Amino acid sequence: MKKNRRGIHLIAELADVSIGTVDRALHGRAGINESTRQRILQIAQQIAYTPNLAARALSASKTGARIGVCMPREIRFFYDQLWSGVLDEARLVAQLGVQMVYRPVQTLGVEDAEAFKELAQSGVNGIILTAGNPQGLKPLIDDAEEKGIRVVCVSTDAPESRRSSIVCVEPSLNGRLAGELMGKFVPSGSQVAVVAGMLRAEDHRQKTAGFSEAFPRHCPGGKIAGVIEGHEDEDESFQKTFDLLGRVPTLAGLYVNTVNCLPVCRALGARGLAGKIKLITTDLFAEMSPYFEAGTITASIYQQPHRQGQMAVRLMADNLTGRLPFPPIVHLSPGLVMSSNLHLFREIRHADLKFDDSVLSAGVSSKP
Amino acid sequence: MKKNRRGIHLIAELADVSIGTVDRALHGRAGINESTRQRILQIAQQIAYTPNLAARALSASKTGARIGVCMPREIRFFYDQLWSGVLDEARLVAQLGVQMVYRPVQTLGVEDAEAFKELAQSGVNGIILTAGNPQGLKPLIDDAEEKGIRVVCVSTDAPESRRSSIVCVEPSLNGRLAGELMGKFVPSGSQVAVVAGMLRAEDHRQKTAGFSEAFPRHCPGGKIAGVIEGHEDEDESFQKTFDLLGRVPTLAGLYVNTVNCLPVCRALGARGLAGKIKLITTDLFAEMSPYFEAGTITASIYQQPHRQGQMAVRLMADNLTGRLPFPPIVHLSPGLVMSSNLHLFREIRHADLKFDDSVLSAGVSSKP
DNA sequence: CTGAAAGCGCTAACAA
DNA sequence: TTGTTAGCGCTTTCAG
Repeated sequence: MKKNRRGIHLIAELADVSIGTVDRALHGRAGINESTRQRILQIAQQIAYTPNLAARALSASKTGARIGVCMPREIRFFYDQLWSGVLDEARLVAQLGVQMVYRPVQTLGVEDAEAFKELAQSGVNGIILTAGNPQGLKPLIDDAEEKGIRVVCVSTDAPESRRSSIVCVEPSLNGRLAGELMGKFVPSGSQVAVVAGMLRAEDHRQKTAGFSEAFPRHCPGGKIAGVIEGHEDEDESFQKTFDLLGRVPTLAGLYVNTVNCLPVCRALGARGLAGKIKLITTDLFAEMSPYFEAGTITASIYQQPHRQGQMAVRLMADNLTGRLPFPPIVHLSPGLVMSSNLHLFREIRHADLKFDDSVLSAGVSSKP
Repeated sequence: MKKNRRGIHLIAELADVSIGTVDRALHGRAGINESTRQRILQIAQQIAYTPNLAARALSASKTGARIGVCMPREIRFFYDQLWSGVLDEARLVAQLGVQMVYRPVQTLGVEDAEAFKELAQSGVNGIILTAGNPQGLKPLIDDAEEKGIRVVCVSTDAPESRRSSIVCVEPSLNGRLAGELMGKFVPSGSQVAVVAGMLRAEDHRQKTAGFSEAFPRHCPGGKIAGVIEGHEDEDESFQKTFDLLGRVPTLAGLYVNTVNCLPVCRALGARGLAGKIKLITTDLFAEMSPYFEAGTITASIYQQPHRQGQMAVRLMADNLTGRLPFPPIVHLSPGLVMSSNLHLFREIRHADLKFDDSVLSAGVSSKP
């Protein structure tokens, strides 16, 4: 009474060996006689063997990877989207038996060391991290990697550390692209200026540097008339911009490399220069929409937060469950937002998306 | 020593029943006390239970969902990337027990009706399709949907049909974005022209229309000096562009809305106008790279083929396995390629990526 | 009404 | 070098 075998069992029966041997043959594993391997491969070929992927996934899912996530909740504009990308992808990989552990911190760089340490000790296999203060985090990251906990940075890097990978839009590229665009938007010999948050922040420094390098290359005779620091303060940003506009009446363009662009828009309005001076901003949120429509903002460099979140989870899950190696770096290309395509961005489409706390409580309560 | 249970076993443990009972509760099967069912559902809710689809597929041994794919292999530039997006995502969903069936056609719109019909009869649950000739495909699509086979169009739509969803970059948006950009690149009152493939093609018509509508809005006094049809022929494109450049010496910009931009670049070179006239192209492939670096191409509108492929598979898999409803339309925002970010695009990074036939026959994992 | 147990096809650890 | 076996999480059948 022969059973109706399938897959490797069928091959095993035909080759008169055990399924273990068949497995070794098919996967080129060590410890098998070359001649029997050939015989088995032959047979596999003949019956056009295809592995049952569901079975493979099921069997391999023994590992039951757990991924910890440590990212800020503020500023909502950007991090809401980053979280939502993470959660979206988590929904998918959850079906592969991957579990997520969320440890949000309130603000970028604040108390993230504690959160990270907690995660590292909670028995996760990998951690996705927005590295607010790289120096402080570096030893912890190195420590985790030492113990076999893979760390993937997202959006903000800890370049000196031994993290397995980084997913981000290179800040300097953000600046260079803005510079190239600006160089094409304004006439030769134009003067332009940069509005940064705080130049102490590595991110803003690099964006500014990238812009300063690229703009003159693309605008013959073009010059950077000044760099303002708004320190993420509404009034300070407005006032400094307003003053600059008075001081440099020939200004042709403005590049804002922090998310905090509304005061700049208002200053342009107050001077009656909205639409006259080319304004390139960074990131995107609903309140910017009217300024696009009015022509105040010419373009914005979009950093794809949702996608960054997705990719970080995907990378981690692929590595943990499928043993795919980490790419050392994933540099996304920034997107371009202009009035034509504005409506397609999720930030504009569901402006009132709320950060849903319920998703963040993952643990199973042990109450019966 | 409690075991590390998962899934229905976990629920069974928490509810102090057997997995059989849990199964009955979860599936609304008969033969279970209503109160225990409620208790079980309650617990399932609390631990946010999601069934392991691989296990389900394996157990039921009914192959999970099967997704058919019917897309062209030519022109490589674009469709290589589309395929690669599909294959990438297929790798993931394979682990959920989803199987793929590939039926590539050689050229867009040629013999796709046959391929589609074949797929529809092969017992797939969904078909991903690049609808080359919408009219011919419409009845087949409607028929498939009638039978419960969901159809998702990708890149090229069959808008009149009953397909469940479409993933694409709207052609008219492509044109509008190009028009807006061009309007900012050239001075007021400039004359610009459009190089299309063939205006009979809906795609090219819409791109041209979008451009023609947007450009004057963003360039006061700007005018479209002409629209050329290159019919995807190298010589014709070159000659017509060359002639145009002679005829309209004041031309300030050129928008190429077909992938076939190299002849245009050459014509600009031949007239000594490379870099003088702003050139906005469509799509991206390795041979364009030097023209970016030389400044001949100012920018290209990128249609994200890889992402389109990914999203189509993702949508289909989400629907088939998780019963998530299809969004009727997924309009991606086109990307912008300029010299600054050129290097980040996969088309440039692995220029010599080959369409690997082996992937089309699911295989045995290779030797180390 | 509920529990126990046998697989689905594959991987991996352990024996022989 | 090869065979055996214990699961992976779910469905299903057969006893209680």
